[in-house]
Amino acid sequence: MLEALVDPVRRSIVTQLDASDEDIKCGAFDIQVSKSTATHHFKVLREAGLIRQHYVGTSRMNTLRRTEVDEVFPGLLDALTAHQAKER
Amino acid sequence: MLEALVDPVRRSIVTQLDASDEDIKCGAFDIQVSKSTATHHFKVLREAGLIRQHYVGTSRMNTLRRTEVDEVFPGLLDALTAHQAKER
DNA sequence: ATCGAAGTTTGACGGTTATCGTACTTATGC
DNA sequence: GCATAAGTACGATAACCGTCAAACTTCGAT
Repeated sequence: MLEALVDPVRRSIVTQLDASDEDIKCGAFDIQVSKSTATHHFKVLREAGLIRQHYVGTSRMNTLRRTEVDEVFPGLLDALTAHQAKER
Repeated sequence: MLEALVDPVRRSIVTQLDASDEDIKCGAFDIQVSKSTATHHFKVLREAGLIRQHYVGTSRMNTLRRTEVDEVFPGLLDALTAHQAKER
């Protein structure tokens, strides 16, 4: 899980999800990588238990598993987003 | 800093330091890598700002920079050690 | 039925990084 | 002084990981 959060692209995905109050589809994230690379990152995040995905038509929606993550790693997401916010 | 904490050996070093109330010299850690590899990890941790080092004779003592780390990344170390403790 | 939009899969490439052994430095103890 | 102990420096090697392009699948719209 920590390993999933090391990559800056994946961190960006997580913080964008955390900042939004709605699910976000894969193609709608603000990331500068190719589609195939994006797919790879979503897979890593999913297998790490950080996000959940479900299809809506051809789009795959992403949900942050906030409470579940907080359960196994209390404080981590807060620490991350707090640090991210401070850097802006 | 997050990147420094990805490696399992370095995480182990950090948690061992956090669990101890005294500084620990490089050779006294419970890690299964060669001396030269250990030196490498200590260097990474030092440059990431996670530890501080000072010599005592021929031994190099390691100190966790607890408060400084908490300052730039509140909650991270707590989350780490809490999670580690839960896994034991 | 056909076309396009959204993702996935696969294979390849490149860079970073963890690892080790060996040789070196420095300090302590005899 | 000399030997030993504790780290460091330096290559070299191997594995991992992020990246992309290309070919493919699937769903929806026209």
